[in-house]
Amino acid sequence: MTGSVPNAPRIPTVRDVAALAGVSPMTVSRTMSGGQNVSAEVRTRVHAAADQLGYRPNQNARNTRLRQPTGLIGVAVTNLGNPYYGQFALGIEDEAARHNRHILIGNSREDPLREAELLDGFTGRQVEGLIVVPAGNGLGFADRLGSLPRVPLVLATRSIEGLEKDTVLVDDVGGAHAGTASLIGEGHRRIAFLGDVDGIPTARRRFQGFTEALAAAGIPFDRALLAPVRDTAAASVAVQQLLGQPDPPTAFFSVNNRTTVGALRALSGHRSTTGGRASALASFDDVELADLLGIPLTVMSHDPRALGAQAASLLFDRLAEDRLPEHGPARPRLVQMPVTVRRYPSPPKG
Amino acid sequence: MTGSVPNAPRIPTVRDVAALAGVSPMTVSRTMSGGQNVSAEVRTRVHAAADQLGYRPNQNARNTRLRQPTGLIGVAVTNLGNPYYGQFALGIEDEAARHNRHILIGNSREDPLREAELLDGFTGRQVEGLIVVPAGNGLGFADRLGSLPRVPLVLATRSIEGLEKDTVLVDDVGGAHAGTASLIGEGHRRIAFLGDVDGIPTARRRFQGFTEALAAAGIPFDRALLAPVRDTAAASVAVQQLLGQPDPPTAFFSVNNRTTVGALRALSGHRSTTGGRASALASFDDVELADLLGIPLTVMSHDPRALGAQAASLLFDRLAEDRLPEHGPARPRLVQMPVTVRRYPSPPKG
DNA sequence: AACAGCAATGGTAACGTTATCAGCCAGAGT
DNA sequence: ACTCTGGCTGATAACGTTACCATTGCTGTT
Repeated sequence: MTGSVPNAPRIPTVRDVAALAGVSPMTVSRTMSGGQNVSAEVRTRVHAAADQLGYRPNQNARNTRLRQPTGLIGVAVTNLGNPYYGQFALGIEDEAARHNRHILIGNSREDPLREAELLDGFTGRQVEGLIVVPAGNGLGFADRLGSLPRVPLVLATRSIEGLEKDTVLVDDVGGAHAGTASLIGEGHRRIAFLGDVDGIPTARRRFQGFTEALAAAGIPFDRALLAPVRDTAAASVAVQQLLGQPDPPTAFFSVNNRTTVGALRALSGHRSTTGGRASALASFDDVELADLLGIPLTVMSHDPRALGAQAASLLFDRLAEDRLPEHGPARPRLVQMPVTVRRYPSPPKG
Repeated sequence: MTGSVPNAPRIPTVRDVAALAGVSPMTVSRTMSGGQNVSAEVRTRVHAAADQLGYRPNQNARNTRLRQPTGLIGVAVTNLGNPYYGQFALGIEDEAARHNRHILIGNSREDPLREAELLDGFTGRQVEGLIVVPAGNGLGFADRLGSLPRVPLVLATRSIEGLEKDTVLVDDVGGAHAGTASLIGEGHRRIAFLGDVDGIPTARRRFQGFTEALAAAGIPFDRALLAPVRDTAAASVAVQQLLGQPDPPTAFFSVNNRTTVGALRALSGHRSTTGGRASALASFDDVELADLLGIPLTVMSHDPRALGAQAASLLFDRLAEDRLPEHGPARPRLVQMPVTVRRYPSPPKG
């Protein structure tokens, strides 16, 4: 890791361009950054030399000299392969592009160690700010954060208890409540919950909304209907098992798009083998094509791209404020993104 | 954009740590990078001071001084919101993490101007290499490339005619040929093609495989069955129109996951309203849940994550080679990722 | 006792960039 | 002829870092 590259072709610098154009490095610098106070003749000569050598100003050296921010934003997500976080990253990228910033992205794989590595790397590269989806349950995050530098940090999707930072969440509790209420309104009483409630905080919040809706309707929750699954395959197996029980649930609440896909596979298979009345499914997160399967489906839908854009927006607000701290730092902000409940097939009008 | 930040809290440097620990900056530097030849007593004092100030070595300054590479890889994709490119990015990230690199990611939105901006920004930030999915049809890319620096470049998913660079492609022609042959084997003769053949090169290559398979079976292609669609909504409309024709196609070839989703919506709706025999669909790219819809489906499947990993792998090979150019630069490599054809429901055994 | 060898530490300079200041020269105003 | 202005150019130093060399003081050998 240490030591310079022996045979790498040298990248041209201001000095190389200056020598070729027959001027001083200073004149090259001036020409490259606007060309104020440079004669037209010299300007063209410098540009020609720069083009010939393929010269690009070294932004890193530039930032060092100017004590300027780097224009970099660090983003750490838990699973880049999940389409959800693709949309999320897209929202951030849009907003970052608008503010003329680039994004450094990293995948923590829900691993706090990898997350710490990432944040270390980001800060070492002098990012101006961080947007983080905390890995796992976020335990210990605040401790690790203690050693982070003072760049602005926005938490997305998951909050950290006791950590006062700008945060963007989905209205998990309200959305889950509304979705569950919709199932109850259709007459369901035995509703299973698919999701690992002890894992990530998001699942816990959705479970909270779920139980609140049950309680509001006076329905006790049978703990036997709680399936602590975390991925597609496990969700599929759990649904099959639950349907095989003596007193099976008539509906399922699925905690995210991964478990929903698993549940849909199981329900689809079950319907075709038994021919019985299809069990209903309520899904937190949209899943493409799910509405075509003929399974009674309630979707608690939200927009990950908007969430990403919102997170970036909070971050840039904070950066702007740091530049003009007239009133001292503002208190951390918490934004909840709205959740919409939809029903497939659409309920009859009236 | 120019000018330093007035009120930003100063970020601690080696000098600050040195002053606090009562040693020279040099000793701090040594301590932070391994601690060779530093007494245990001083080492602990320096670490304490660094922790107290929240000091992080400035990687940018470090790289400048060491003439070391930055550990950054630039990645430009055309649509970060497409789950396909999420998986692709994941593959790159995996491989980059293995090589201890970070990735700068940008979304070109199929816009060559934005793409050029991105690549400029990346190279200005001294990335060690670039992985690019060329925007649009790639026309003019080589010209823009002329002004790029000499860092290694890997093209992914789409190649640029006349540009000799490391490239990773999907076996579009072979895959499309095999998928089409599968439809023909099931007895289909009138097969529509959903995809904009004049747009991105990938679509053109898949169309080539499609027509080759038809030709091999002695089936002429009716140009009326070519629907130049680029997104989900347009694909859906096109399928409806084609099915409404006097002599409708019995099968559809869909050029990518976006058009497949549109086609599935249309076919699903058509089947439920007419009750007739369902038209078959061959889809280039996997689509989650598509196999559950009860529509005869042939999938030409490939692994975007593996593709990303392969692209990154080529890049790191090239970087390693640049370090030890014993035999001069190797010729550009072209890797074709394999395509697997699957049938849903599975064909009977035997 | 003299000296080599080595560990620990610091001074200096350089990476590529640009802010700052100083110098030069042409043309305008007196 | 003289300053004065303002456009153009370059020398110097500094951003935060570390390679390189010099210096100090210690141990172990002869």
